Amino acid sequence: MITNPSPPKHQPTFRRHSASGRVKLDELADHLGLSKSTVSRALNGYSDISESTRKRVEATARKMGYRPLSHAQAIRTGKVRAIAMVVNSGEPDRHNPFLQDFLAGACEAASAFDWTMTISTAKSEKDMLNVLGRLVEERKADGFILPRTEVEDARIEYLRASNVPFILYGRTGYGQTDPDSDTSWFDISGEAAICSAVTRLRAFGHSRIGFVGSDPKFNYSHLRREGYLEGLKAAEMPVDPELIREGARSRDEGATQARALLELDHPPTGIVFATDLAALGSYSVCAEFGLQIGQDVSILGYDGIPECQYVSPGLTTFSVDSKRAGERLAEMLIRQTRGEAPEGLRELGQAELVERKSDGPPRLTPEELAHKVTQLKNGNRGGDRP
Amino acid sequence: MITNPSPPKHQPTFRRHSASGRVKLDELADHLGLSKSTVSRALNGYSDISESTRKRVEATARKMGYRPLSHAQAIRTGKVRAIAMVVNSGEPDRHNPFLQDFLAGACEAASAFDWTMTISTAKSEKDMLNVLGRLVEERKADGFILPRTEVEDARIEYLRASNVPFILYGRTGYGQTDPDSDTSWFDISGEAAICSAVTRLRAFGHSRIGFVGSDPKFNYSHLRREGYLEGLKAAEMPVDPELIREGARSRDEGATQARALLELDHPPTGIVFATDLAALGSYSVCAEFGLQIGQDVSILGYDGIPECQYVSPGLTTFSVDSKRAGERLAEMLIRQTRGEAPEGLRELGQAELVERKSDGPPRLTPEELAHKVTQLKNGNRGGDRP
DNA sequence: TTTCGTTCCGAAACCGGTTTCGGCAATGGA
DNA sequence: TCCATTGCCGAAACCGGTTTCGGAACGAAA
Repeated sequence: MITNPSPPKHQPTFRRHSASGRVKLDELADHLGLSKSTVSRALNGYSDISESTRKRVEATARKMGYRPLSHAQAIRTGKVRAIAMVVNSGEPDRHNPFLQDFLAGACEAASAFDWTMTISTAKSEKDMLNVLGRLVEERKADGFILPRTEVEDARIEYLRASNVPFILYGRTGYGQTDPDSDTSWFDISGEAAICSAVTRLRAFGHSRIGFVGSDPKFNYSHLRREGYLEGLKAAEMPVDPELIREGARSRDEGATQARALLELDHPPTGIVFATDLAALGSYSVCAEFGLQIGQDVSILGYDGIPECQYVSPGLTTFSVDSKRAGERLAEMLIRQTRGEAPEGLRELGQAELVERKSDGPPRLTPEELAHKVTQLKNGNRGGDRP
Repeated sequence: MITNPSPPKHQPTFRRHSASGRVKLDELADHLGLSKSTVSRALNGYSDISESTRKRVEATARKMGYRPLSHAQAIRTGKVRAIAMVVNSGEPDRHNPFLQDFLAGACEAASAFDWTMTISTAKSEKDMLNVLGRLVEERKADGFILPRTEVEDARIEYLRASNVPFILYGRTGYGQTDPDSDTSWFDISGEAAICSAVTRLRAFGHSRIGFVGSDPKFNYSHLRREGYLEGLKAAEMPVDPELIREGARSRDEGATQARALLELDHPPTGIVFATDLAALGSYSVCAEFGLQIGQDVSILGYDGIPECQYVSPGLTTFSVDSKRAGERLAEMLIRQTRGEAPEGLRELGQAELVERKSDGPPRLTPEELAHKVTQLKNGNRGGDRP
């Protein structure tokens, strides 16, 4: 004591940290010798705070490790600095390996704005609206990401009526530019990918190309079918309704549709699938028919699920960058909640072709293929052990 | 005016819904003719509110669709009614198809308590602590689920020091009962599963059984290795260090370790893998060596990833119910944040054996297997096109 | 009738921030 | 010199709930 010549005077209630361990605004304020309203405005960039004061406040806040409680801010501002997404856990293809990538992208983007992400799941269509409703009513998020947009989407109606910001991962209404609609979205152009798949098969020399679509309730299913039709047109090939199948939501349903196509009198030598999962379903059918994928029949998928590279032969597919989708969606949604017009927040990305061994020049004509299929079917029927 | 004989008297500020559209506590209160403190206490089950009033309040609240804002409550109570989890997005086996199931379970359990779930991702070990720190400091959650516990886990140290409730998906310290530790956890007994895998192979008649572990930094890797040793002991088989491999984090690394085992002078005729992914890696090696899985060599996995049923032959594995894990973890964590002692919140579940075609009685002795491997290797080396 | 203890509710403080409003001092112009 | 701005900050209200505290009303005991 004696050795200290200048004991600090006027050190009023020097409780740097309160009992809770957190530094709160009051403490930061009287540590700075300012009022808490001044500190708050300094931190929030109000123009009526001098530049020097602002710097000092910011520096001290950082030094003391001050972090506002987001829910304390929310009570006055009405914004919780969080975005939410509710995923459907009841889908047949629910084992989506991309969820983690998608969340990684969305969370990283949100973190960059100092926002967080809350997530929930719904068991059914009806449950979806309940879950969404609870999140909205309790104001758990300032905006929503809506994955897997449907042609008729109840979520959109609800959120629009509730006047809550949201962004679509996908488009609605088959993707027609909907000028009076005020929704923002991000999507990957599945139609462009499928179109180029057809072009690619045509370039290989295929003359009959089939298409297996996905669940028609999802908007992307229609877009990809249109991409197929577009591809045929570009290649100046005729449209044969026989070659268009729908509703392959799962691997097994993909197998069913592939079988139907291959058992045609005039089967396609190349098949484009709307999803990888459905495309992988065709592998078992081809094995059953003794058809060599990539030679007897060419298969193309879409999504880029990891399994594609481990099947034999590897599945050529259009890979979607889910992480980037999450990033873009989160960023655009946050910007929307900050006041940007939804009309300006729309982006269309492209899937990336990953060439593997499941497609190539046709070894057989459709007639030869048909012959081989019926022959092998009869052969298998004759004796179980060839 | 005149025609109305009894104008409603005393109808003070009958603004059922304020401008915001939400019903707030004040409005509910003066709709009931009560003070907002009474209404609040009635809704929160205080004992100094008469039963009849409580009923009336609850009924009216439901009728008017009143929902308290969780962040408005949080400011006073300090509880945000949310749990959080941060997943590591930088792992080699990050394409975890179970995340969705896990989240579904956790979200459903949380919803049942009227809680929500916030999620975040971390790119690296260091980032993990940053992300966790931000969530803690902003008080975005009342408790944390820590997936994939490591032998030395920095997250645990941090949260313990911060005095924030958390629960482990997994155990620590190799799983020794750690009596003075006060952590709660839920886990699936990988050791019991692997042990029974050894027993199963022994019953098939295998005399040499190998084990391929996972990343030693994760606690489960050690537990499963101990399960393997336990299984050998139960079957009264000797421990051969040659048959124990470690560090197969991915499919490719699984392949590497499988190759090492099969190229032994005394190779195992059955191999138990700590993860399905690693086990699937062995398929390509067996194909390369011309070995028929399920006959020449038996393979057993663990996890129950969907791909197991689509490879040929189907992989016998121990399936983990991720959804249930999420449910249990969320529920136990919430109970912990409500004051229950962590010591009482521990649960060990069992994995379920799913029998497929990748294991069975050994067709070859280890010597014959070794012979076949070297023969085929030389054969392949002699000419690329057999 | 008085006193005491319950039962039940309202007034007001409180949580940790944000935002409005007004005032002081310095500045500029007349 | 005086008045009107302007720049900068503090006091206080406010957000929507929760919790403390005190007191009115009532019945039972004295």
